[in-house]
Amino acid sequence: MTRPVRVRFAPSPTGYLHVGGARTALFNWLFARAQGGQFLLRIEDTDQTRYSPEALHDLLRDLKWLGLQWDEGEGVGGPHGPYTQSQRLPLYQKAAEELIAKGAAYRCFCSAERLEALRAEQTAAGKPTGYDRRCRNIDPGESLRRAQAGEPFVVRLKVPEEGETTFHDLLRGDITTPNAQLDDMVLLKRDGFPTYHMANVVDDHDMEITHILRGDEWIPSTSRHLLLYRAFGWEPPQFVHLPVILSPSGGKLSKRKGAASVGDFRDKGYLPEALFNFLALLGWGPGDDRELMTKEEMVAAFTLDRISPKSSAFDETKLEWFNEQTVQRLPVEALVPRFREVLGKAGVDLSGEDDARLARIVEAVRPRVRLLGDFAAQAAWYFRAPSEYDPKGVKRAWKEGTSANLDLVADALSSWNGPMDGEALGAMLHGLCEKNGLGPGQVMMPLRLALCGALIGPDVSSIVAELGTEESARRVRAAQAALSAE
RNA sequence: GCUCCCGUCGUCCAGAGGCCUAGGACUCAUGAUUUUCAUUCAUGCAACUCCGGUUCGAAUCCGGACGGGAGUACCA
Repeated sequence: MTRPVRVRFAPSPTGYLHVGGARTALFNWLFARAQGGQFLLRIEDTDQTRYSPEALHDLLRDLKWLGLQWDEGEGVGGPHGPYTQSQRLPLYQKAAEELIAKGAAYRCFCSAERLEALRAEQTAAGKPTGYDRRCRNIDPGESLRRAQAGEPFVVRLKVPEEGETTFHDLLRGDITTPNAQLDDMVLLKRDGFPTYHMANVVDDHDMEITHILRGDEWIPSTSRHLLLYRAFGWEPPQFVHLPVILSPSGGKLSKRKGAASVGDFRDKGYLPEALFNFLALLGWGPGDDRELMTKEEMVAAFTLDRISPKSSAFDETKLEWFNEQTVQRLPVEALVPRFREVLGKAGVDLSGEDDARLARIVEAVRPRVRLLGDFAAQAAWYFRAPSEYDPKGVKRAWKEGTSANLDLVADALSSWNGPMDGEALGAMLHGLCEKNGLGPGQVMMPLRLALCGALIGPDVSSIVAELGTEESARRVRAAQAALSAE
């Protein structure tokens, strides 16, 4: 009775992976993992005019980047392949023939022009639009003859003219549509390709999908899908229609308003772990007050009944917070490669640096990092002496007599032969202040400025330890030369 | 136009008839910590769309209004 859960994400490779789509994929993934089931990826490329190979490539890359690895499907294979609809055409043809033979579907020879005129007429009359079923009762023999004679046609489903169709949505309960509301939808297009509806139903059945988690824009179509399942005599899967993700202003989330695709957020310096966490909490919650969760925790807590039916706004400020928190929580080793990447982009060559040192630096500066790009400003100076000094910092830290004070520091650093650690150096620097009757601010602030180029960064002593006393002394001298002249 | 879905702080998530003078988080404000910046901590601002009904009692159930969203393709 309880079949293993099988869910799928079935995108159309026509553009970038929108975060709304990513969230749909993510819920499918979470549900599969939570249930110990399978998550499949199927490519719905039945619209030849909109297909784009780059889109497909980006899609796969972005899904993997987010951590949504699929168990079956494109690039992975599996027992129900192929997983690309354009490679499954004969299946749909066969299914359509079967329906025609059963009398559940029929060929329609109406031209596009006639349908357009019909629609215009209906709209003008203020009536609901829809196919008028003119070809519905063409004699089967005649229909076949016309098809064999080469007359172009589409295949339509014979929707009952009376009664109503109800499907059950796990989130919203029963949703009923009067059949009179449904027109005879196209199953097979003139070019022999299936429509979404046809391909979707045939494939979901064929691939033994148990639960369909998809965007709620499909709600109006689901009654028709149900009719299709019935026409085939197949048991329909469970339906869960996910709410949409809105922009903060309430409309659709678009590139123009900042960012909308997974790739956009990756480029802006977000971690996949953070985006994953944030997206999961958009329309779902574990039931308690937890927000920062690992994937494992989310899998353990995930149930369908905790999904909210209401659409939610995408608040990037909160995403930023998730990112910042994720940066603090991730093991440093996971951050080091990204650190290398960011610094590399900022023109700092780290190829000669070993991971242990970078890990120390990452650890020291990560509390100041919100987006990955922040690593550049927060840490570049570890690897190259400042070439200029932040005017605001100079104004605050560089006073008359500062240079003279720094002479003491430079000398002390040059002659330092104690251990190269922050604590010892800190003690030494503070001792130096005390001995000369200087406040710590008079020494530490300008020293920081000399080392970092601005009043930023972790504890000064630890910076000296990381840089080494020799390099630190050199930077002090350089700062004196650059700033005392003014 | 017609059909459908949704409606708790600005935003996200709790709340499934009394535990709600509605809780947590982001943002913002104030304060503490910090030799810098950031972190961290504390405090504060801020919501049940409206109107009826059911009930001893409603954010929670029902109806309507209003608002937002979606569908209405030989696109998905």
